[in-house]
Amino acid sequence: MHAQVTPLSVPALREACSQCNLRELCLPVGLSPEELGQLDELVDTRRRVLRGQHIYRSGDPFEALYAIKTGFFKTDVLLEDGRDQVTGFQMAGEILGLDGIGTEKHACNAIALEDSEVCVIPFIDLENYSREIGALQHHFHKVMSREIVRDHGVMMLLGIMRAEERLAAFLLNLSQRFTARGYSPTEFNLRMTRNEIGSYLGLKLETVSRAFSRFQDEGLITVHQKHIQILEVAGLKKLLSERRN
Amino acid sequence: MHAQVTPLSVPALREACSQCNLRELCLPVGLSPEELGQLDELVDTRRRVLRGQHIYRSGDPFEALYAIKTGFFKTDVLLEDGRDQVTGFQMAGEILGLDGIGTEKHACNAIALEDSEVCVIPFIDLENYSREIGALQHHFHKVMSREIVRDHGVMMLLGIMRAEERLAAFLLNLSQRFTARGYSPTEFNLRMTRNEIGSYLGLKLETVSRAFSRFQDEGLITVHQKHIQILEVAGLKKLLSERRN
DNA sequence: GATTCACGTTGACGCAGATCAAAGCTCACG
DNA sequence: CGTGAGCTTTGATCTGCGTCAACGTGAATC
Repeated sequence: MHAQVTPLSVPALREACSQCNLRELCLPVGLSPEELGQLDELVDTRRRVLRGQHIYRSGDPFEALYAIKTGFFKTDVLLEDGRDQVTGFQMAGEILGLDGIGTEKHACNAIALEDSEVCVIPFIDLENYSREIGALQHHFHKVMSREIVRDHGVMMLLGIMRAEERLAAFLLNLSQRFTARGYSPTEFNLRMTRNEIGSYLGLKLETVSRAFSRFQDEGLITVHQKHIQILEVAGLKKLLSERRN
Repeated sequence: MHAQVTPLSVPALREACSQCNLRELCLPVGLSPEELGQLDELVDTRRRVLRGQHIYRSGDPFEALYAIKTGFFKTDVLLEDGRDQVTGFQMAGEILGLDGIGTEKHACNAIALEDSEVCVIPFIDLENYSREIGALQHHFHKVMSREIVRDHGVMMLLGIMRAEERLAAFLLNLSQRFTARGYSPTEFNLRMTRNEIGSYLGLKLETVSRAFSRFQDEGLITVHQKHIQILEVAGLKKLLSERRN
């Protein structure tokens, strides 16, 4: 079904989680060393996904979750009439595929925005292991819960914030996630287009572009194409809290 | 902390789930009769919640999930600046509190829109039981996953639909959920105000009111205050699919 | 049955962001 | 190194919904 996706050779996979430098961010959080060893068997393959390729598509049968080892993804949903919306951007250590559990079919498309690598976690195995390893079970529940809370945050974005607030919140969120991964909080490259940002934020690409320009004029950030430098974190945060009404 | 909430006497609780007529909608879905019997111990109390009362508030420590036995709720989130947004409306058989698992604190407020009754499910017990009962574990995962998918649907609403589409989608969603509970698909009373509908849909109450009036003028529905009758389901559905572009 | 209060409806007007249009920038490819 | 394609920026104009304001309505209370 996904012929374009290349599985890695099995030998490379032993000690998948226990040696992974993302284990403090990803599913293994909170496990003891022995439990971590058990988890190595949970990840049965890794897959390389080239930029533009799907890991799964809306409607595909759900079988596994995907932990992002390296790279950057977006998820989106298509309406019958052709309109679509980006529902999230995911980076290393985050889990893709949670949308498929409920109906046994994926409810969105997951697309690599750069060449990436994911760990395939067959869901049935995850459920089995989490019956044995309480810490895994609990952490998995936390991951799902946080996804729900994150979505509520996006609903707030879309429901009550104005364009510039949305973009400021978006940049601050990216900054924080890059920080957690050891990258610069203030300087990074966007992996997505203005159109994709707009789709995520419920705005048109022109509006996103104008907001970037406005932030730059005000000295809050510098923008060179996809390269963003945040000059005044506080200024962006102020945009979110200070509200005329 | 919630002094206003009245726990029911314990004797009333034995056989909580196994006798509940919501067991086909709620957490016990897919359990065998014996497993169902085990579940009866999971629900340790029920609570009456009067209209306007909270089951929990944002920031409260997370300890339990709440299965709605009767009644109707909303969840909302407040921003520091006073703006707030309704993140969902919940009815019998649905689970409240999933937002608290990730951080051990509730991330929103849950408020009864009519006098209601909820089953209290201590989360630690749920995790314990679901380690023993695979079907419970799996169904709980489905419940969480569906919540994520539902939220994505709301994101689509807020991100790309126009006012009348949002309201049509809202009415159709209510209709479908009432149907699943054995009520009329075409005639029901709204438990929430125009303001609350607007907050959920990212619209102002005036816009909601105008859209209701417009639907009525077009013969799609009749509106008498909170009483709604859907005259043309197909007409509402058409609003969603037919899109000028 | 008069009073009140929360909620809802309707109209007039304004504005944030959409839409339409044109031009610039960057990079891949022959 | 010239060409083209995709992405981005910027300007001009339009419009759906927000805002403000006034009035209507039904249910509760006395």
